[in-house]
Amino acid sequence: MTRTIPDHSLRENPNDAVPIAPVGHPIPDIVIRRLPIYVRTLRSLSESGVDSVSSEELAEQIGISAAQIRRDLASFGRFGRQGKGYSTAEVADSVAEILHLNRGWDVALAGFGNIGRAVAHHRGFPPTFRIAAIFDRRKEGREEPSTGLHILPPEAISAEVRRLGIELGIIAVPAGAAQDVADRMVEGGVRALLNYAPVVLRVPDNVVVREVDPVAALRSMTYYLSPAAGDGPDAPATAGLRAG
Amino acid sequence: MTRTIPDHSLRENPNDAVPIAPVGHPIPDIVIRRLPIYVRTLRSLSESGVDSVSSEELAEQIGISAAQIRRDLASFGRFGRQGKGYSTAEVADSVAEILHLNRGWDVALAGFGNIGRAVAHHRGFPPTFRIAAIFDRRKEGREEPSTGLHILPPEAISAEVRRLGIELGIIAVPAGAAQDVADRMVEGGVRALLNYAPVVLRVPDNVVVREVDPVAALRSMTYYLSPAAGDGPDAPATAGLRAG
DNA sequence: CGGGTATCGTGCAAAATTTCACAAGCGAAG
DNA sequence: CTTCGCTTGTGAAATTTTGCACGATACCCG
Repeated sequence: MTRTIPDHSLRENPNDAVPIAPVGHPIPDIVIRRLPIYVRTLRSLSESGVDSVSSEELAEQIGISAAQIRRDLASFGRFGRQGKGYSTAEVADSVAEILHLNRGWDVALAGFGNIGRAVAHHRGFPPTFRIAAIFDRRKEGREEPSTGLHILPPEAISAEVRRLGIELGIIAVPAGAAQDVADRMVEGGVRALLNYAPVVLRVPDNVVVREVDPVAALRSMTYYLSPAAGDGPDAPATAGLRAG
Repeated sequence: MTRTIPDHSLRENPNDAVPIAPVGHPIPDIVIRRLPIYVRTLRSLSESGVDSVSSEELAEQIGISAAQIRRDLASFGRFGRQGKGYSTAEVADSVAEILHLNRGWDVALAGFGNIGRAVAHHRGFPPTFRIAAIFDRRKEGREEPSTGLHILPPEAISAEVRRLGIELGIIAVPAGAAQDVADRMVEGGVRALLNYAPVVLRVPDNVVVREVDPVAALRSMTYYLSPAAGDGPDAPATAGLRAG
């Protein structure tokens, strides 16, 4: 769940040629999962012409406490300037680099049904993520229109993924096929899986998995809603930023 | 984040007409978010002809510790039988009832682009969840093929959602429009939002939000991968069941 | 150039969550 | 009817995560 971080320090801080980077310190996964939100928000601010923000302002915008933001960022080095706040552009870039987003990533997509197609056409993936291979048993031989990629059968996953050096996989096949597909991807060298199938994947310890499960999310939210249709409002609870 | 639970006790335990249900005890949201996994897994087992499981077996299958499963379930009552384990069918039904899944839920869908369409055609939503209204500025006036629903403009959200008594909303519009759509839904009485847009929604305290953000998930996973393309394997970490 | 203000980074405390470990209960077997 | 083995439910401990509070420091303004 955590790992030792390499020296992803922030670049030149005025007086701090080598910022105190807590190298060798393991960062909890829960912190890592928040980093993309920081990147996204800081970039958005930067593009809006905002050059710097305080942790307080950022907190307001993201819905997390300011202390937590400060602590999260501080675990990678000294990103802020006292009295001033954080430089939106610089910190966005630095955190993106920590996440290894300063390069392109080829992704293997398994499943080209409703979900798989939506994923393939998703505008939010590029430029960092690029679908480089598509697999689907039923659509074998067809071509994906926009990229011209040949759709291959599941049996080809392992070899193709290895040939292309792909480390990221997206699983968008039916639940029954998900584990098999995951196994093939892992066998081919994939070390991170985004799983849309409603099953818990069993993978080796050195493979990361994130679940995308809208149905589970809906099913958990109904807990907070009135038990029966037509009922008046209850005394529900809130839920802040949590689930990814 | 938590709430007081009503008396969702388990039905007739042999000698325990009224199982000790910790009524009035607030259940952490993190527990609630795990419940759908239990329901899904137990149902799957039940359908496979497995009538009972121990917490240990369940843990193995789900990738959570047995103690945690026992504690999660025990927070709602006494679901297990010592020496025997949990009855798959019974506990699945009970937890489903706790989540208010023993009724149908109408859902409002905003956005009918790639994601919205995939959501609308998703086989996993029914029978519990039924898309009952669709909104999209650009597709106003058109009809959704399978259900015949008229697509309405965002301005109609509040009134239509109120008219239909809808409490659940799915936001699948571009980031820039998400907050506006969320506001309209909340104004119409929606109290739970599934958000596909890459922004943190600001909602009143009595509204629950869950984020579905595959891009953020990918961006967080790359942290654990080699920084540069073509590099050899690193010393990565694992990640168990966490993000939803 | 010096005082005042804002904001970070962080030790420490608190809260939340998970794990341990075991008494108690249930069912099966003899 | 008693014994034995398995598995729950749960206090208590451990661990993780968050929040508080404040010293330190950078910037701004006069």
